[in-house]
Amino acid sequence: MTAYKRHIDNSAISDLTVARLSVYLRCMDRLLELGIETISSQALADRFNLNSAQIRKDLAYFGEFGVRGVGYNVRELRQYVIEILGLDRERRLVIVGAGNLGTALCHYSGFSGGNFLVVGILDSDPSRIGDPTPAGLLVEDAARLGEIVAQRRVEIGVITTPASAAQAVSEQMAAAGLKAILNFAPIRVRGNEGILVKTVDLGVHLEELSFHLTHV
Amino acid sequence: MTAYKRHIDNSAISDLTVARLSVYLRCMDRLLELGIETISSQALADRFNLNSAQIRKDLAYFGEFGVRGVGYNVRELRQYVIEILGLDRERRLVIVGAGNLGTALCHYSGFSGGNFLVVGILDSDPSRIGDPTPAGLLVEDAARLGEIVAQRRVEIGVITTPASAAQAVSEQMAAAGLKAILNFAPIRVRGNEGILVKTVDLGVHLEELSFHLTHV
DNA sequence: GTTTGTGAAGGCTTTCACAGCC
DNA sequence: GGCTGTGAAAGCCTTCACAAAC
Repeated sequence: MTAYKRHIDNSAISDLTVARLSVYLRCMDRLLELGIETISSQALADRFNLNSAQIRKDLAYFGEFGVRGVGYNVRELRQYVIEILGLDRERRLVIVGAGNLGTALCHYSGFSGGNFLVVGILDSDPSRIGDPTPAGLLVEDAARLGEIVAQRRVEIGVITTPASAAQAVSEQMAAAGLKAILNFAPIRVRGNEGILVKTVDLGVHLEELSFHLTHV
Repeated sequence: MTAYKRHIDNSAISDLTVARLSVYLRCMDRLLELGIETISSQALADRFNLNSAQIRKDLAYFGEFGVRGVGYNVRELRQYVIEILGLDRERRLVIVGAGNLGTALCHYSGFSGGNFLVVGILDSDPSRIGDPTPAGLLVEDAARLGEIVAQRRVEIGVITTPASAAQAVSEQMAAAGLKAILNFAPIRVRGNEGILVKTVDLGVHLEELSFHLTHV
């Protein structure tokens, strides 16, 4: 077990590797629940349908976390992955779009779990403002985005508006000083320099299933 | 404009290509809204931040839909993509897990839009059974899954339970005769021969953003 | 003995660039 | 003139296989 490389050439790490680190983190959680404290890359791969060389390679970008002849300490590795992903600090989110999806995400466990904290849910529809959400937040006016981002030190914006509003909301988010956007609207948001945008289109996944059902 | 290849070697088409077809479909919808009836792959690429050669190559797996020197007819291409993805027939879904996410997906537009139809939402918690959802469905007993799938001719199951229940639910779905599963539980569901499973872990996407925020 | 970390190989995906067609 | 469809090239990602470490 040696050093954890804190200074990573960000651009050298692929998104696929980063996504798998999240998966490995889920695996570590599960192993600890099962009382397993040490595991080899091969055993991890067998158990979760992964490839052992890929696990080792993904981790090796960030340091040498294993012991040859032994494997990885689950508890230690979990902590390293948390640090690598930046999950050891609080990340504040604001959701714009208080429809069903936005409201649901307010206390979706994958969001409120970890150190992600939803500190506001906004909508531009006056009839929705003031509505309570299951998580206990009240819906606020989307016009107050800039103010809310600054006062509550928000980093990440989540877009759950209809597609037609998403581009404008993303520009307001960039102007408000948010650093990253998770966009659930089925549209590719464009041209915001300096703000990181990730689009997740739930419909695409269903349509992929439809394709495979159609073509035997 | 020539033939649409109806008999596709399914295994030769990558998931990445299929996912992009969904994206192209969104683009066609948008272009028609804007009144654009013909577009070249280059113009499409410029407008939606795609690569023109990739668009042409993706489409060429399925037929020759363009006219050299002119481009693609938007309305026709849209219809071809709908047929390729199998979106021209009704696909019935059942959701298991009537928490916030499951309830929200009941009438999420990306789901209820197209020809996807949610025909049931189930939960194993007796206190939830009978609850109304925003879409007008009542929550039913998860024990009735097999019966509901058969009676209502359901093809696709959506898992929105906690991670701890997901494996068991996926096995019940396979036993009930469902052909595909969209799994939102943060766990990789294993070992169901003959049923197609796609896992979408919303937490992974947030953690990816966290990684990039952490490493400059 | 076992397992990691890693160069090399193999496979897959994207992009280039142009012949063929309008 | 313009644009598609596509082989070839480049780039990227995964997997193999083994030296180094325990």
